[in-house]
Amino acid sequence: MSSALDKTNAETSAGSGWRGSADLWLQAAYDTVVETGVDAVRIQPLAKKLKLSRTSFYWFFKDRDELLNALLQKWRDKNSGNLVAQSQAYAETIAEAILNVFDCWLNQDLFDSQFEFAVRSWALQSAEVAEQIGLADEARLEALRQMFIRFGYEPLKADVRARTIYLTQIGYISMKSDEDISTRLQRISDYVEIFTGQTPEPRELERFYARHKQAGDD
Amino acid sequence: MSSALDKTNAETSAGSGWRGSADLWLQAAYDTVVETGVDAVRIQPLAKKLKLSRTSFYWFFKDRDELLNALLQKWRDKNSGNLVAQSQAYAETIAEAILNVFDCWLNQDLFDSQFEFAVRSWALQSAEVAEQIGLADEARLEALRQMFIRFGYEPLKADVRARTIYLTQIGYISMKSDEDISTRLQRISDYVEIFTGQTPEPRELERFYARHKQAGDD
DNA sequence: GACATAATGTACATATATGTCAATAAATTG
DNA sequence: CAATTTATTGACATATATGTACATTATGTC
Repeated sequence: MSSALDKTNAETSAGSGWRGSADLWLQAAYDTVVETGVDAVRIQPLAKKLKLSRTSFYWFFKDRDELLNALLQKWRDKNSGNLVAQSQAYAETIAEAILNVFDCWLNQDLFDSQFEFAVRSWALQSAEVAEQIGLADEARLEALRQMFIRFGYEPLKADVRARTIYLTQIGYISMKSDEDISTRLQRISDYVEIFTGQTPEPRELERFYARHKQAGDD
Repeated sequence: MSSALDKTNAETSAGSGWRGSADLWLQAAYDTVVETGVDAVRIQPLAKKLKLSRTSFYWFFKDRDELLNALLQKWRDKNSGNLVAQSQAYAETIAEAILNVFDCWLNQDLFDSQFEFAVRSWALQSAEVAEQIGLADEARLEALRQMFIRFGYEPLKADVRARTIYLTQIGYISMKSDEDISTRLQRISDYVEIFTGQTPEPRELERFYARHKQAGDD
């Protein structure tokens, strides 16, 4: 689907001497979609930003559509994989398991919220994107459901709790509130309690705080 | 701000003899924004849909921006008012209070989810819209917080629970899942339990079901 | 340093959008 | 029915985007 990217796969990020590259255009597209939405992802403005002739774009991509496909691929690679992995990570209690999932919400390397929001908005004007999101939601919800089942919740209860935890985060993304990490950490314990129905152990929280209080998880 | 709409306020929806009206253009804009997003709200396509000359538009609105402002106004009028009202409605228990709020999620007359999603996506490319949404979120969250406080939850707990209930719905909107009412009704009891921390009384649920099981609240 | 290849740039053809102006037509009112 | 207001239209000027063809330049290699 996106064979254009393979073309320069090897010397992609290295200083290859040339100014442009498929990856450079894709990166510019990513910056733009995250900041302003898909509609702002247009060759001409992108070229201006990169200080390249706009027609130069067509050496790397067949057309705008191919760029957009590459962008969607990038989203799939990043966001869906990590969330499912975190919900399957080892944990002794359901509280600990949920805190593993929370890692995604606090660590941009695990889950790119802004990108997620941009792609969800994009779905409004693209049936294909809407379908991809549907698949992602299904897979993520199922992973969370299994997590609750693993800790003894009965299927229907597990389903509702999985939804609550997932929907809360999707909602949070949509609010784009700019709280700092410490404000969010304050609420963590209460969220765990609501999501599991039981109070988390102090040592479980300590382990979580330790992971996030240090710098560098930005 | 939107004085163009007042112009034909009186004979707006009635058959005034003329083909077009500010309201007709606004309605077409609404349909489009809900279906495809703001970027699709363009005079030319709208005119085509209405089978009117596109320049006719400028008799009712100064420019595209004025139409967009009217659209935003329409959103404010509809969505924010009802949610706050429902969270303040009379209730004997917290469970009943929450079920009052749930009315919004099941009744399109009280809360237009599709419109809400479209406007939130719109915020990506408009600082003004983003600000309006920020204000709306704040007001809605505060109303929900007060609801929990009214039933004896301490401020910090009330805050987290208010967030959970609101974020869950905003997340739900973003998933645009097409479940039918009965599927959603099944989960209601469990949601109430998660959101309040206690099991709802059967009679509380009965009252709620009675409100929604009949046709006509679509 | 000649050569192929990778990348850039200019010119062209086209599409779609915006908004103004002046000419017209349709409804309402006196 | 004439006058007036309200609405519709086509022509014009402009802006911004897309993609193709062809000429040009840069880069690394033999």
